[in-house]
Amino acid sequence: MSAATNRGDSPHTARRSEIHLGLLDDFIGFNLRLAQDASFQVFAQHSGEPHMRPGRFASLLVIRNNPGLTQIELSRAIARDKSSVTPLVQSLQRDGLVERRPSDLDRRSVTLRLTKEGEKVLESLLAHAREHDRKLDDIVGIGKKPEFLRLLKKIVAELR
Amino acid sequence: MSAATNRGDSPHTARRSEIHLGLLDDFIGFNLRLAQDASFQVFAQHSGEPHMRPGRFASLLVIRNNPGLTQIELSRAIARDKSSVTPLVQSLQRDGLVERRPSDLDRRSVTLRLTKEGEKVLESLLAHAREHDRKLDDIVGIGKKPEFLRLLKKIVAELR
DNA sequence: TATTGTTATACTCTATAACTATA
DNA sequence: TATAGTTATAGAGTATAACAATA
Repeated sequence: MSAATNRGDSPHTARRSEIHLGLLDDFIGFNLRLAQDASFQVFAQHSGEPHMRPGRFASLLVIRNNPGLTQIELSRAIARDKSSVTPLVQSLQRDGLVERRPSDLDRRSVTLRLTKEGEKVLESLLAHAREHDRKLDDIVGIGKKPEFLRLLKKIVAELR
Repeated sequence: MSAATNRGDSPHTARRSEIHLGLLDDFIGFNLRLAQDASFQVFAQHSGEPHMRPGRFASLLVIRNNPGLTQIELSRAIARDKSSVTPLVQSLQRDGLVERRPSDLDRRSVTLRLTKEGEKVLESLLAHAREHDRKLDDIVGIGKKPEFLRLLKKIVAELR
């Protein structure tokens, strides 16, 4: 592929209908990014949650699956610094989705649990996620899904 | 898979070695996100560019492939508001990677081109991208790549 | 000495709105 | 009236460093 694609235009112009991405088009990494962007955009649009952010959803889920975990543990699970977790957890608490209790074993620590409301909101988010993922299943095709998932997981596991 | 996985722990504790993600584990959307995160992290770490950001790389590439395009066109190509493009382009210009010329046809417009230095930096980024993508090729397997790419593109095309 | 969580602070990325200069 | 680009401003999201309480 040539480096430049629009040299034929008049010198300082920019009239064109299409923008070209060039060789990135066949890169796995780049297409991974495009697919993930599209997937999240569509998911967030239909999630119903006005505050919906990837970090919030992931946190609710990790807390539900690991009730009583500490902020430090949460910060490791979602790969964020503890100082980033503080405002995130406070915001979830303000919205009544997460309860914070001092740990019995280590008085430095706070333990985290979902409230009833938090369970409900997470369940509704998961319902949207399931619905959204059904769309993805349809696009990928049920026969191809296991292999597709296997490759995605392999990328995460082996890319170091 | 059960909703909560660590109920057996003592009441307010959080001693656990592993954090569980639950049902998201088999969601295409979620695994897409993990794979893309891992891919970008590794790519950025080895890119050599201290200022490396996804937006910068994409902009350099779009400008090289469409020399003379305007900022508005660039903003559409990378899906950002024109007010976000202004500081981005200025930063690329400050680093000597992009040249800005007034348009001959429309005196409101600025046209963009890579400088020699910009071409060099982009070429080096592309070399890293190619090398990085070879790792991904190896992980996915050369036989599986076409189908894998096809599915990623299909997701972008059909997810609306 | 080391760790948990908070705070102060700062930097990046993004957008909206108001502005200018053109069209 | 509409569009290209800049500026002012603001809101997320993130991190580093310093700190208090506790281990």
